[in-house]
Amino acid sequence: MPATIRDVAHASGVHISTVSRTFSAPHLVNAETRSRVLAQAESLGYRPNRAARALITGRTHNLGLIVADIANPFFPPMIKAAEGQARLRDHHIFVADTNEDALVEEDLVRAMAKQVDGVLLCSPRMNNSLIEQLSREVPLVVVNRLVAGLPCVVMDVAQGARDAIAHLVGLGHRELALLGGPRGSWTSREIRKTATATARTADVALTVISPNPPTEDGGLAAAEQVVRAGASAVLAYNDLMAIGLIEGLDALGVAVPTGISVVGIDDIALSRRTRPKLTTVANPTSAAGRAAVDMLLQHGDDRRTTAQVMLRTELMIRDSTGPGPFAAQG
Amino acid sequence: MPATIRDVAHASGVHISTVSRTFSAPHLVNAETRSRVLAQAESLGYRPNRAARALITGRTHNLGLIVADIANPFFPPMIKAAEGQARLRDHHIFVADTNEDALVEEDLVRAMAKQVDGVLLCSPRMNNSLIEQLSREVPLVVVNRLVAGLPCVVMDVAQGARDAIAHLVGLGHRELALLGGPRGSWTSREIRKTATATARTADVALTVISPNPPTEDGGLAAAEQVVRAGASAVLAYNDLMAIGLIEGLDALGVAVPTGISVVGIDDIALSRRTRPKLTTVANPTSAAGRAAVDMLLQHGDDRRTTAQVMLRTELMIRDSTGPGPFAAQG
DNA sequence: CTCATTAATGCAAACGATTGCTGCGCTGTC
DNA sequence: GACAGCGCAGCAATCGTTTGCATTAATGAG
Repeated sequence: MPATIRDVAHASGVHISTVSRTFSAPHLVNAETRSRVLAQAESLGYRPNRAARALITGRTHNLGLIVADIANPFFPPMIKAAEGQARLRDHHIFVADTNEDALVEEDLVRAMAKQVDGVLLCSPRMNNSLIEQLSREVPLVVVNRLVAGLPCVVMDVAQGARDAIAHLVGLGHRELALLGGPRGSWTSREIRKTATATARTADVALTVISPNPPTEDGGLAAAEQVVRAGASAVLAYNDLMAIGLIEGLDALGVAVPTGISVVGIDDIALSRRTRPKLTTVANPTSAAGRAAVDMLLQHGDDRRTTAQVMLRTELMIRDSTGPGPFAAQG
Repeated sequence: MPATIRDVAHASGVHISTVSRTFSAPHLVNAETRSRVLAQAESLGYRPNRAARALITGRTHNLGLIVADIANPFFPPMIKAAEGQARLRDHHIFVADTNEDALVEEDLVRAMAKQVDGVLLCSPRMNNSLIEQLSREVPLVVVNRLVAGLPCVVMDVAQGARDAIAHLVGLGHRELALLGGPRGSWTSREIRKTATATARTADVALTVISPNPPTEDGGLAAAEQVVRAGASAVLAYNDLMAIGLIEGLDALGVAVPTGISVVGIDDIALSRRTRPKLTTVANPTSAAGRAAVDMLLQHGDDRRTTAQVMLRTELMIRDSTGPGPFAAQG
């Protein structure tokens, strides 16, 4: 039913190859012919069939985007940015959600492999060797994890963790807790490493509570452990957990920030709307989405760009952090 | 590089058509041959090329999903549910975001038309005649709008609006305001119609403030008009606007719910985390996503199913609504 | 006037699969 | 013993494009 290249060719009295060239190599066809073909194509509503084109060119003009959980507000801005950037470059995006499951993740990459020119792997839960193996089956750009030899886009989580801890220590906290994220998360490991080192340097105690589901419920469930650990300030793997934690602490009769200070990570929209407003480390998710698409597309132009991009984070100080037990008297 | 059907055929010493049938019509091939082919396919890592298959069968096993704004927390749960349901039925989903723009929307449908078996049009901003026209180019299921003759999935917004207004009137409010949504939104029009009728029946005043961007900023910006209208209770087009409105009222020195009561619509996750917690009309977005996928897929089996599904909503009474000026004395 | 050069187009072989038809060998029936 | 019927596999056309090569006509140089 829809018009094919043959219909257009017939309607404009030329061979299909001329029609094809009208679109893919206009300089090879006579201006007059070209405009005739264009007119017919327009009036027939012709649109090249991408599947057919992909078959021969090997490029589908589709990208895959895999996230751990699309309902986690961290991701939508990134997806949106990626999708916009892709559209700018005449590509479409398949979005898939792994439910935080490494096996589903692997399946999805494989399932997508043949119908996309590359995959954006966001916050993968697989291990590195599997990622490397998959990267041999389909071009990959990894977001939120550093994998040697692969193009990656990451946030400078180490700096973020340092800033957050410095902020807390500066406020007079000397018993800190870290709420880790899910198993398999590179970001969670990095935060932990940096936090541990920073705490040691600053000579403050750090209790690590990990792993946890990266959700409000995960934070809520950890409230009791936080209290038991005797910490006066907590750094959470993400804002969702921080918000859940605040709620959990509230239920235990501990107020934030007067009783315990809480710092989140991500700066999701929600973190500005809660009471208290959340102190958090802002991550440039939109920029990450755009950068990842760009890398994938230029990677496709067979330059072996394995560049690793690290984006700056920023500590947003709001109302969930306050003076600790060792605060300097004002 | 990746194995094709030909490689498998060669490796197992049969014709490619036998390999093809091994997958698409197993009963037509001898059990022994089949297992040999399967073994070779497995060891070569063969996966049928969907583009090639689509070319001849006309079915891509891909679906399009178009939303107004993926960063609006209303959508991700729906996308997630749709994606899961699609995967269950061996389909993948292209997600696209229109930025609330009807023109972009039209473009996207057309761009997707050839590479998908159908499109889920969620909360469209186009007008009905354009939607009908597009539905002739590609199977469509419309979500959050009723279009005659087309398969649709909608929430029972009328009931939701009635419940919300009944709740407010019951609390003793007699001066209501309605914060409408964006231009082109069917839901917004329905809410307005129902709210107007319900208010008239209940003999209470209703000031309509519309259209507004369906975002926190949209709600925030409308705060002043709400106050000027002298309303003691407000029904907002969605939770985001309700939350923005509460913030705006707060800035004007009006407390919620003591000064003004606010009801949202959607019951996004966020609405349980704000202070005050938001009274809102819950929409079954996940169910809508699944239902829409099912309709699209069975619609594809050429039964002219133009069924219209209406899903029940539920008023969640929380803390943003309280007694109005005409409340019965307790 | 001839011949090389160039611009514009046509021709046909791919790309990787599906599918109606044909062909083959075997079984079982009359 | 001939033949219908069946199970299984091969053959080849086809889907809608792209693209290297061949062909044609027109142009310019010598």
